[in-house]
Amino acid sequence: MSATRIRQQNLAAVVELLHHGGPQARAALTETTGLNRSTVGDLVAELVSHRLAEERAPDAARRAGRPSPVVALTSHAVAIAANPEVDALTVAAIGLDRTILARARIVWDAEASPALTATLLGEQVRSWRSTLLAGHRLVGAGIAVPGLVRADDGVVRDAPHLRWRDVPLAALVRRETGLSTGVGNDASLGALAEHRFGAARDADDVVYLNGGASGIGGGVIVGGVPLGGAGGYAGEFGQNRPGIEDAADRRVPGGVLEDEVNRTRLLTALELRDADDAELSRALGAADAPAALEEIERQRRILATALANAVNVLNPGVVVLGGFLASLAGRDLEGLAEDVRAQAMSACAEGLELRLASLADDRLLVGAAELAFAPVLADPLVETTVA
Amino acid sequence: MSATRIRQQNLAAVVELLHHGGPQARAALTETTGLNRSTVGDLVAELVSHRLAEERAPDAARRAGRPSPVVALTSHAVAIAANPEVDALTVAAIGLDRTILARARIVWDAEASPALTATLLGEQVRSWRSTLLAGHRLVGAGIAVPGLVRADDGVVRDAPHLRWRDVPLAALVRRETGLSTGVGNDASLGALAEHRFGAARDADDVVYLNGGASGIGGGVIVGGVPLGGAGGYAGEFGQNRPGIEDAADRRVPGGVLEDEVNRTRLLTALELRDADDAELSRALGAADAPAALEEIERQRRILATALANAVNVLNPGVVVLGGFLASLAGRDLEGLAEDVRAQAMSACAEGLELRLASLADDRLLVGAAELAFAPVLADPLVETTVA
DNA sequence: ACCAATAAGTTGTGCTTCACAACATACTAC
DNA sequence: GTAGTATGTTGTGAAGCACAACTTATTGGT
Repeated sequence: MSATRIRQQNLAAVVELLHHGGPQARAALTETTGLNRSTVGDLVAELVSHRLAEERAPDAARRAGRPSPVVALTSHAVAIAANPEVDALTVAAIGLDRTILARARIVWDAEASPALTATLLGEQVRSWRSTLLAGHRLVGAGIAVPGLVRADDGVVRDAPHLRWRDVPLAALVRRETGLSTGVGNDASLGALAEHRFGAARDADDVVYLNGGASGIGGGVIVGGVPLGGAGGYAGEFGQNRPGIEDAADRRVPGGVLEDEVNRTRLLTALELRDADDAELSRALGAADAPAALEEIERQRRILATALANAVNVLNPGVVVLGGFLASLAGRDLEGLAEDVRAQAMSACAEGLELRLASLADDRLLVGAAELAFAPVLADPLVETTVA
Repeated sequence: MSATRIRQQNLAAVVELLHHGGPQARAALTETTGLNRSTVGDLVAELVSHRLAEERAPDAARRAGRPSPVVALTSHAVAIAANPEVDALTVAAIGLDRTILARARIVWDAEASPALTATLLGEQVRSWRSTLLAGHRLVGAGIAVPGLVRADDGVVRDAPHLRWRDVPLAALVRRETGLSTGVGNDASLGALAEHRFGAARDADDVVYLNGGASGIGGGVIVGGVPLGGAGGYAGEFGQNRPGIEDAADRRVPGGVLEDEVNRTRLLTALELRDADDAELSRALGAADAPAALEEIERQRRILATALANAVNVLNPGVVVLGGFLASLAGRDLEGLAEDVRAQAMSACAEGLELRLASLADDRLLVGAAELAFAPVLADPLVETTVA
């Protein structure tokens, strides 16, 4: 810890507070950082001079005393966020103030190859650079991939849905875009997004489970920090084997959670062919056929055990459910919470809250952008653009 | 981050390196901290002046250049570590250099009440203070309790073995000893000890499972930091419900891991009455009766599934097994590791190592002492003694 | 309309701590 | 014995923050 790093840390603390907590009075920053007024004033001035922040007229204060100017981050620093899926590549440009400056959905018919992904991203970035993003500063790219990702070098180990294996995606994208690029698992980035800006904003220990068409993904926040693990693969709840008390509840011998708690099975039981999550939620709410109700209850039983296992080990304050798991739980969220508490250690389940995910479609892009913003949040004055 | 805290952090970094890594050359400290030679020299001098460290003659170096003095922590700063069990209270005085200066085992016949525990601890501390520990500085007490402990205020929520419920143990001990006191779950502190000084010294992501007479306890290290969770109750693997593929393997309907993987069942199958872990290990190695072998294999199957679940979620680099689980696994550690890998996601299990716990009897006391040393490691010049 | 109270911005000084450079020291190897 | 090397030691300088004194802007009471 050298004398120069102290500045870096303090600037980072201010930027992080603004990024997480949104615009706020300079006096509030003084309060929460514990730094001196004069120091905070200086820090903010430096951020303003680098166009990372702005000072605005004070809010209509109802307090005595001199009003404190409101400090807000700008959208000058921009991250490129991307999310490749089977049918399309979604790209967005997101400012440090979390405004979405641009967004594109590029549908692909042919196979979604990593090279194509990188090329399309490169083109999109070039196009935006000269138009919408002229004058902005691109700080990096973040990509949310539905699959296993090695955190340190951004290699996609296995994304079955996309049929990618051992793809050095970060390197490919860096070459095409000239941006320093981070790659992460989609569910882990969803967890990060829900923690920072969504349903679990107030909790520092969070378990997030997302039910997708292809399986169940998860992410964990521990003490406010994303849980990575030794290789960065942590959070694979979908491959767990939870206890199934009644053998008749088992559908797949030797199967895992996502074989049993499964979107397709749910659709079949509801006699639906194709449905998005909103339709599925409606159908679940309206279901009354005995076979459908039985399947719903079966999946809820197994999910409750899986959640209880997670709660015993991680003792989260909040569990967030997204995708079809939100639909499944939404029928009776408190009832599911009770089932979880009944199977978890009482102390671990004390004060546990189950919540539905709240960030809708932007979740993955917001999470991916966080990946790109990480260096800026750690050291706001770094120059990150690579090429 | 103020100018005064920077000193604190640098001193803490040096003390932590020495505490973790043992005595080492001052030049090594310079290297790993990245600080300037002159700064490190100054930091060490300050630690020496506070009697926290000593400088010794350089090791017989076989390198060119001026030899660098070896810096070592002293035993001047001392923690009181305690571990109440059904039959006895174990107490030790442990130096910051991890030497065990004193140790006592106080057997109790009557019920082990929290008040008695505090009183006995107070007496022991007073007695040692005037004799063995004269001239030393007591920095605090740490207590490893077999049960659920609320981390922030040191209240024992439930220790079934001791029949303690909602006991404000930290407060009681603080009153009797005059020491600032931390309380933790025994398995969590065991995990911490194995991570810092034992079998998982080299790993930053660790799962530790300990098999005791009364159940299975666990602790998790994530990114080098103990996993606490929202209430500090994390790591209760024993209450999990792992999948049991063959219904015939289930012994307790609706039961949990520690009902199925269980020391008593193992002893029964081996036709042993009473045995310590060493005897149990021997018996397990020698077992050849079909019924015994079948029970051993049954428990190993269920344990493997439970470990695979943990590996999927936490992606640890090392899993450490202690107590009777070490005995159970020790028969064929690599075989068990294979079974775990077969059920976990391949990437999560990549490079996973299963190891046996290595700190023997001192593990819990060492872990408890770490609890007491935490304030010193965070701020070496702090004055911690309370009364 | 004015004045006290309050809260926060602004400015200048001083202290702490570290980095750096120049020099001194102790050891290896030839 | 001398060259080479790595490290300790000492003194100077700069960065960054705290603090105090002062200034500014608002509320609320008279």
